[in-house]
Formats: sequence, C-alpha cells, structure tokens
Amino acid sequence: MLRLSKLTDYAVVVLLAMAERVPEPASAGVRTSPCLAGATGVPEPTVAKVLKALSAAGLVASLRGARGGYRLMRPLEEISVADVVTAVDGPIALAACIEGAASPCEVHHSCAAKGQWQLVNDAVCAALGAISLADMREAAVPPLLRPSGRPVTSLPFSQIAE
Amino acid sequence: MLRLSKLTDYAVVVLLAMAERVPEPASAGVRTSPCLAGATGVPEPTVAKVLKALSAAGLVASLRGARGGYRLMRPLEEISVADVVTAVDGPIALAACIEGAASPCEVHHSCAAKGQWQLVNDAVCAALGAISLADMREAAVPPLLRPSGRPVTSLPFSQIAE
DNA sequence: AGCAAACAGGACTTCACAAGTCCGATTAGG
DNA sequence: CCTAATCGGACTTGTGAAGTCCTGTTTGCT
Ligand code: SF4
Ligand code: SF4
Repeated sequence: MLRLSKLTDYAVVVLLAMAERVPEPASAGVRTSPCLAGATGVPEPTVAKVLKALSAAGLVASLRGARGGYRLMRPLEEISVADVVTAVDGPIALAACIEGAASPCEVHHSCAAKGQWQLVNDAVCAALGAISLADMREAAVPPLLRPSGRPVTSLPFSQIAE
Repeated sequence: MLRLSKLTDYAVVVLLAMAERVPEPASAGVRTSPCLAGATGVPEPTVAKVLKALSAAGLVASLRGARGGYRLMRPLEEISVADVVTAVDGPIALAACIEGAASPCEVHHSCAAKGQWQLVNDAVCAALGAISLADMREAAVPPLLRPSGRPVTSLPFSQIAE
C-alpha cells in the first residue's frame, strides 16, 4: 500500500504542534512529552518514542532534568518531510539494492534491474525534500499540485542520504 | 524504512524480463510463469502471484490453456512505476487520511495536519508517474537526477488514483 | 475423445518488523 | 544532599506482508 510508518506521521503532527502553540514564552518553546501528548491526542509513550528519534537525528534538542523537555532547533520552514522520514524510519531505500544493506536481495546476481531503482529513489527523495513542514501547515492544497519544479528548501542530497 | 513491497520490486523485474528477451518470435512475446521464474531467479509461485496482480490491473494479458502464458499489453515506455505500484500494492496512500479508508486514524479529530498529507502524496505520485520502465532499463543514471520537471509519460492523476 | 500443460482464484502458514509499553540512568532544582 | 521530573534504551506484543500450496477451469495437442 506504500504507506509510510505511522511513527513518521505522528512525528509530523508533533512537530507541527510544537511550533504552533507557544502560550508560555518563559520556557523558550520547551515542551514536555505529556504536554504534547495532550495537545495532539497521541498516547504519551508514542510521543516520547517519536521525540527520541527526532532528538537522535538532531531535529529537536532535549533538555534533561526537571523542567526539561524538547525544543525544536530549526524553524519548520527549514525542515523537509524527507528529514522527518529519515529521522524516524531510517534512510529512504525503496528496494534492497540501494545502500540499505543487511539484505543483499537473494536474487541480485541475476537481476536485470539491479541498480535501476536508484533513479526512482532519487526522485522520491527529491519530491519529499522539496516540501517543508511549513508548506504542509499552510497547505490549503491551493491547486491540485504545484508546478513540481520549485525546490522549497532545496537541501542537498547528501543531507538526505545521511 | 519507507520500503515498497518486495512484490512490487519483483513485478518490475518480471516486466523488464518479459520485454527484454524475445528469442522465439513465434509466440508473439508470450511467456509462461516458470520461464520467467527461471530467467529472473525469483521463485515460481511468487512470479505467479505477481503476474496475477498485474493481469488483474490490465498491465499484462493472460492466455489460458496449454501454450498459454502472459503477454504485456503496452510497450514499457508507457508503463510508469506508479502503475506497477498501484497494481501490486494498491493505491498510494502514505497516511491514513488520504482515501485509503478502513483506518480513520484514531486521532483524526484533534489532528492539526489532517488533510495536509495530500500534498506530499500527490508529489510522490507525480514523481513515480514521471518515470517509465523504459527509463529504468536504460538508466545508466546519467546525471544524478533529471531536471525533475520533465513528465516522461505524463499520465493523468485519475489513472493513478484508480 | 482423452491427456497434459498452464492459468485463475483462493486459503493457509510462517515470519519479520512495527507499535506500544515498561523500567533504569541522568540531571536540574530546592 | 535529596527529590522530582525527565530522557534513554530495552522489552513484549500484535499486525500485516511474504511465501507456499491446493483445486478448478481452459486450451492445445495426441
Ligand atoms: S532491483 Fe533486483 S537486485 Fe535490486 S532489490 Fe529488486 S530484485 Fe533485488
Ligand atoms: S495526518 Fe493526522 S489525521 Fe492524518 S493520518 Fe496522520 S494523525 Fe491521522
């Protein structure tokens, strides 16, 4: 069905919630896991898990100890969907012969399309990297699809790959 | 990991194998399941399963009876990756709030990004629909990515949706 | 007419990954 | 120095894909 992980979906929701609501400026945008859980409706442990992956990827910073929490580092205009996907679900590798090792595809020796998925993979990465979270937030879906050639964030592929 | 179904991968491999090798022109390009299994290295039952899905979607035609087999209907210049994905894995629906029902997303009532995935979904559909199997075959991956604005097949979205 | 080859369709079993849950380590605060 | 609140990682469970198999139907060949 080509569905991305539900964790990734929740990650976007949580990030949008983090940026949207800043009622207490005293904390400088620091939000705790239960706070975000209550704001989004996602169960707390799941939110915590998502935040862990995001902090490991460097998208959000974690402040430990009492009065701690999470704080997003970059404005969400500079966070692409590809960043969130790679942070939560790992690198984007549609087939088994891209670079996501551990499964050398048991028929790779007699496969005519061995490295050809790279083209599709790059196209998907570009499509996901061209959409920022800010676009998703204010997306009233104006046309049916934008001209598809406008790189909103235009982040290099090396960043996506790693 | 954002991996597409392995069946989809095999479907592309099988389609390429069907088009590539035509040693006996007497059959007009008709290939049997065990023949394709031997040519690709994929186990026969899996090949049969893939072919069934492809014939159900109308990408290949099936000739029953002895001396039967499968024959691809369109030249693979006119078959996009999105067609194969939708034929094998069903419609492309990244999140649970696109149109792939059966799972209304238990937090949809308090989700700020309810319909925003549609933008990303359309972008992915466009990216997958702009690449044909012929592009994959002769893809020596010339640059790193093509200008991303050239619709190779330019099939309408309605075809992707259904 | 009878037989063999090949597809159609479904059901079943197996298994890996994701989803969700839990408790321990760490740190700011009092 | 102690407490409290939080992050961090490890664990258990469930769902869905992947793969296999079987039976019925159709067609060509002998
Ligand atoms: S394209 Fe070929 S080698 Fe690559 S994962 Fe698919 S079957 Fe394996
Ligand atoms: S975007 Fe919101 S409503 Fe849509 S699937 Fe994700 S959590 Fe559910």
